[in-house]
Amino acid sequence: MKSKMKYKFGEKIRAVRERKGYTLKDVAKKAHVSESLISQIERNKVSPSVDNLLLIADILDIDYEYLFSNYRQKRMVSVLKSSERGSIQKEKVVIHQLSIDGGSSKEPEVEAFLLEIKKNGTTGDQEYGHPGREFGIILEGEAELLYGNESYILSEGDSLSFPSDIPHEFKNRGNKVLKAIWVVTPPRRLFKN
Amino acid sequence: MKSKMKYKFGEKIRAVRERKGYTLKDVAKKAHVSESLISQIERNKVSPSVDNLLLIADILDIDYEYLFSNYRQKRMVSVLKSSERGSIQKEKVVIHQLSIDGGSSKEPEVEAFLLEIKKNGTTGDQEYGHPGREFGIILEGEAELLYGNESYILSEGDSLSFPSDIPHEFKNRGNKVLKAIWVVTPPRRLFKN
DNA sequence: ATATATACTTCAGGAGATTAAGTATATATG
DNA sequence: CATATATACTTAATCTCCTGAAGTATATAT
Repeated sequence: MKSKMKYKFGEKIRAVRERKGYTLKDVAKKAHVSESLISQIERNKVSPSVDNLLLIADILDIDYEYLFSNYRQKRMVSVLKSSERGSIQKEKVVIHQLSIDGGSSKEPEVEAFLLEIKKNGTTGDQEYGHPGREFGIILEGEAELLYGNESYILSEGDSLSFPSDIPHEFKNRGNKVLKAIWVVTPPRRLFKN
Repeated sequence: MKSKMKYKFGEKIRAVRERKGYTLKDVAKKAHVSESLISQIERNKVSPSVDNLLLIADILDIDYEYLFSNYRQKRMVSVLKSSERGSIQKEKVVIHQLSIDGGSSKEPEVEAFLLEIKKNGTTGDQEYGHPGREFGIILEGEAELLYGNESYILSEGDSLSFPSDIPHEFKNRGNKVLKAIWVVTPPRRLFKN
């Protein structure tokens, strides 16, 4: 009688394996682990190490996102009215909040802002790299993205997307105000609400 | 000399923990595991069990998606010029592509669209639920989101965010064209490019 | 100098994951 | 029918994760 285990995905792995017509041995061989380990994992007898789980997921072509999908349960719509949104004012930059945490304690997977950058303004002196991914679209104005040692010029209507883990800086290089929508995943939680 | 470990996320956990000002002891106590385990995980000395990893990720409010992100990642900026973007035309709906896959074979974690919905138009007859999360902001017009059996009314400037796994439908309920930016994670790959 | 406190690391031993060998059941084959 | 082969599950030994206590490091106080 153990079952201290909390997150069970054994059934999912088994289902996929069987649908693909693999045997325990097949998977075990490819993953360089024992047949019995696969058996126990599929029956939720053990909580495998992350290494082994990813290995097995890889072999069966299972997105781990799917394995954990019943673990992340956030089923709320969070609406933020334009009149209620917060903003952070800096010298040349205004960041308007566009997303809020859902009601539950769980966090949303995206966070969005409306960026307004005045002439010669910038989001930060080569902001430190951080995890995740960013997406942006230029609503008005001319922008330059400095990314590592590369530079990208963007005009109205252009959109872009990149991993955030390389230092980056977003600048207004035109004469009018630069407006852009910015979406970050995972959330950085600039607004606590 | 062990180091059979393949996927290292220790640094990420440590970085987040420190940014949040938690000590090893704080996290250990909340997760009901030992301080030394946290220390070893953060220094990649062990590959923790899935149970423990999820527990710790929860406490630090880290999306596991992020922990595994260099496992499925790419590091390219992909820019899409407004003149080059594709669009899907339906009777009352136009979907303009705002993001593209990076050069590498790995997929980006977000996909973005500019939605234009004509009077009385809708994105789909209660579109089937699918995994992930969506974020939207209304640029122009009046909208209604049907979500499960709930309904949300949205006006210009309002933004919203919700998990996609419940059937949902997005409708124009005003007299002019509804324009909205829509971000989906993970990508649905409407545009193949 | 010594004490006290906080944050983290190391190490030996115990708990739990993983292996190798053995059991069980089914289907085939001569 | 015997026995051979294939798949999945169990058991006992082994290895890795994990714990608890002791140790290092740095800071602040007395």
